[in-house]
Order: sequence, then C-alpha cells, then structure tokens
Amino acid sequence: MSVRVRFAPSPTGALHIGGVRTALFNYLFAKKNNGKFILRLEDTDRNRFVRGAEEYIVNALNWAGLTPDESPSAPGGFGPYRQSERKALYKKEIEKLILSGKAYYAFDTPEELAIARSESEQKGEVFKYSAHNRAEFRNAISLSKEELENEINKGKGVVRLKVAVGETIVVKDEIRGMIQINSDEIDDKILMKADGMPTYHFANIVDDHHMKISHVIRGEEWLPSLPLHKIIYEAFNWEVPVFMHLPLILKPEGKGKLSKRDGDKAGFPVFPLEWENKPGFRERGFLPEAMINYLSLLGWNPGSEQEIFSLDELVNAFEINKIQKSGARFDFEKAKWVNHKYLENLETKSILKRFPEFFEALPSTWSEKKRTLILGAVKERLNLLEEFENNFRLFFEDPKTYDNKVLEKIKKKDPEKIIDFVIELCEKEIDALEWKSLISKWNEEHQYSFGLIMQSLRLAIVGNLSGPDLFLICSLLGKDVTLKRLIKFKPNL
RNA sequence: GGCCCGUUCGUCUAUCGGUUAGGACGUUAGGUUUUCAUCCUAGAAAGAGGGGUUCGACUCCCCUACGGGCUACCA
Repeated sequence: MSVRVRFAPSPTGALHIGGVRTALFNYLFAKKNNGKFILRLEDTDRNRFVRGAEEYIVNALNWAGLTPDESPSAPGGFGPYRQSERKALYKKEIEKLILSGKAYYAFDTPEELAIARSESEQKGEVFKYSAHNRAEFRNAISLSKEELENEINKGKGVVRLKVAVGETIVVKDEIRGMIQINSDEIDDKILMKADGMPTYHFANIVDDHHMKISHVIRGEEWLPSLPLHKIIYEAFNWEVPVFMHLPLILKPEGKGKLSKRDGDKAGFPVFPLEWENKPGFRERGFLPEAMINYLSLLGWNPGSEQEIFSLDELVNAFEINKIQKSGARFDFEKAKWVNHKYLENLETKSILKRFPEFFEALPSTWSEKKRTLILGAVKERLNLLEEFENNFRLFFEDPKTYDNKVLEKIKKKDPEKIIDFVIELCEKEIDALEWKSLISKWNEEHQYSFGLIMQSLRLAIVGNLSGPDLFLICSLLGKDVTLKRLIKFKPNL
C-alpha cells in the first residue's frame, strides 16, 4: 500500500504553528515512506471563511519548505482539493447511507435544539441526540411518510448518523494504542448541514477515502471523535486508515493550548508569516529551517542527542514511535537558540543574500565586503535577524548619552592620555588589526591597564560597554567619524 | 458534569525491570590576560501520591491527585 497523507486545514485564518507542526509530521512521514503529502482545504463552513487564508496557508507551507505534492494549485488526480468544490461527491455518498439506513434526515431547527439542550442542562444532564430520544424529535424516524416528504421538499433538513445502541467501539491510535468506548457515548452527529454542506466529520472521511489517504496524522483534539469516524467508515464498509494523534502544543506557562493571544502577551510569534500586521517567525528573523527544526522537537525526539537537523535529516531520523504522548509547552527561548545555531553555521554572505530585508539600514554605498565584515562581527551574537538593526545602530548613530557608571569608573584613572593618543591615530585610515597593534604598543609604553583603555574608548565611541569588537568598529566607522566621536566625548571627562 | 488521553529537572526530552536517572534550553559560578547577549568549563535542578506484581520498578497493573482535549447545522 502506498503512503498518502494529508494536511487538511480550514481557511479560517492564519496557519498557527501547531498547524505547521502537524503539516511537518505529515510531510516527514510521507517523505520517509516515499509517499505523497497532500494539502486539502476544509472550507465547508461558509460563516468562518476568511479571505486570504488559503493563500496564507500555501505561502506558509512553501516558506517552511513543506511544499505539498498535491494541492489545489498542483492537482494530482484526486481533486478537487477544496471541499467546497466536492459537494456533488458528498451528496452522492450521503444518499448511500440514507438508503442503507445508516443515516437519516432530521428537521429540528437550531433553536429547537438549543431549547432541548438547555432543558437537559437544567436537569443536570448532558444533551445527546441519540437512540434514546430520537423519537422525540422531528426526523425520518419519528415522522410519518407524508410529513417526511413534506419536510424533505422544504429542503431545510440535515442528515444525521444513526448510531447503534450499546456497542463497544474499538479504535487504534498508533501512538497510544487501543481505545475502547461504548457507542452510547456517541450521539447522532450531523453529517450534512441544512445548507447542503457536509460537516467536518463526514467530508473528512469521504475525502480521505476517495483520496486514498493511508495514514491520518492530526492533532490530539481529534482523538475523541475517532470512534465516531470509525463508525462512519464502517457504515460505508470502507477500509479504515491508520490513525496517529499528535500531542498538542501548550502555552509556555499557565493552562491550556497555545493561542495567538499568548504570543501577543509574551512577545513571541505564533504564526509563521505576518498576519494582521503581527510579525510572524519570518518577520522576526527566523530561518524557516530553524523554525521547522524547533517545531520538530515539540512532541518528538530522534532518540539520540542530536538537536540540529536539516529537513532531509529530519526525514531520515523521523520515527513515529518516537512521538510523544503528552502535550509540549512552547519555549521561545529554545526556539531562539535553535535559530542562533543556524545563523552561526550559515555563511555571512548567504545570510546577506537570503534575507536582504533585515539589512536595509545599511548604507547603500557600502561595499559587499564591508557589509560582510559588519554582519560577520555581529552575527554570532544574534538570535534573531531582527536584532541586527539594534546591533548595527551604533555604526550610524553617535552616542547620545554615556553610561554614567562606566564614566565615573574610568574618570578615576585619568583616561585623557589614551583618548588623545587615539585622536592622533585618526590621521589616517587603518584597519582593525592595526588599531589593535598600535593601541597595544602604546599600552606597553605607558603601562595602563588594557581593560581600562578599552572601556574608555568603548564608552567614548559607543556610549556603553556593549557591541562587537571595538577595533573593528573603529575601522568600519573610519577615521573621521571616530575622531568626531572622541572629540565629542572629551568634555565629559 | 460526562467521555477520552496523559504525568521524568522550571521547559523540551533520554531511559523500553537492575543506570552515580543522561542530554539540551534556561539558570548559577568561573574562564576566554577589552565589553558582551557569543564561545568554553563547572554546578544546582526530576521519576505527582498511595497501593500492588517482582529478587528488584521511573519503567508493568490498580486507585487517587493533577494536567490536557472533546462534549456545535466549527474545524
């Protein structure tokens, strides 16, 4: 049997990183098994449809490197790949279930159901539309032939699954093993809505069957509906695919699963790309491969101590029996560390080339050599590309203030001589190495503390004690700017 | 409330009955005879609780607690 898996988001908004992780695991499983990775849009809810969401999903997957083998824009013979375009199929299939008595029409309005629901609630019970009370509602089971025809002609009915009484349903999740449940726990779920659209449960199964999906890999939130899904497969007499339910991604702290509000609150992205003016992983300066790498480690491990993986390496290492059972908290610090590792291993030149949007602050007159030099100096201290701008600022903005603590400290040690000496050095352009050797030599003659010299100069030129190698800064600034800053600083002594 | 799933350092995790319970992020302390958010070294840090099974349990079983999910004409 050939492996075919699908990622089936609904276009109701941006793709959340939990979704990206689900897509990733599907992708890894497909590639590992020489199978196909399919994208299907589950757009059966017209009320929640969001313009641009599908495009976003496609862009996000492409950016992450998880390009589907089959999708709306790359059909593969099992299309269409949007559920809204498969209505005829669902209609045909639901007829079968009605004919075989596995499903039935029902005509209760949402209002009537809401009343029934609140009545149960008042009695302290959970409302369930099922064998025990089917007859109390208006449906093909309770209505007379004439009434039924009359209702069907109005065209406002839904179709519900007819769930059997007292049967033990046994399902298997590859990650968790066998799960048993009594069919009495399951209610007569709506399969076809009044607007003629299928519900998730129905469309999902019809499509997975017709698209020859061999393995269903989805989030744990679907585990409770697995027995229901099995009943539908069996109603059709269709082969049941293999199921795996992935552990959820949880909030960094507190209760519950990760939501977009957590990101806003704590200042980390939850979307791969920008959405509604909120920067995503891409805009914050993550490399897509780093984001993927981090996400792969949430709920899965390679069984070794390796933590940095290319996509291809992940495909190779991926094993479903290494998937975790319990939810994983999102840890932005670790995500940044992974990104840092990638940055460290990437050539400076290729960073400049791949992510030009982060280097727009660099003067256009700067040569490639100069750009490479500056990024090279700063790169190792970056976690995210967005931090570059801050690190770079000191090159084009003269210090406005000087760190007072440091100023007081160096004042005690008479730093004027070294400042004057360096002012002399600003006669001609010299490179970082020369800066270093000249200042070292001066120090040998004058027996200052090298640390004090460096702190004094750094304070004068940068305004505080942070930043990359000072000699490099001086050489990149050039003699004129360096001189200007030194002279501006001197009166503070 | 009902049903289902889960539970090893603060976090992500290794361990598939016998280990000084390992690694990583974060954290702490040193070091890199200039800063530092990098890098290096070292340290602190964990089997939810209670019962079994067993010569032996983090590992298997049960109960409790806690956490998570589901409970829509949403997916």
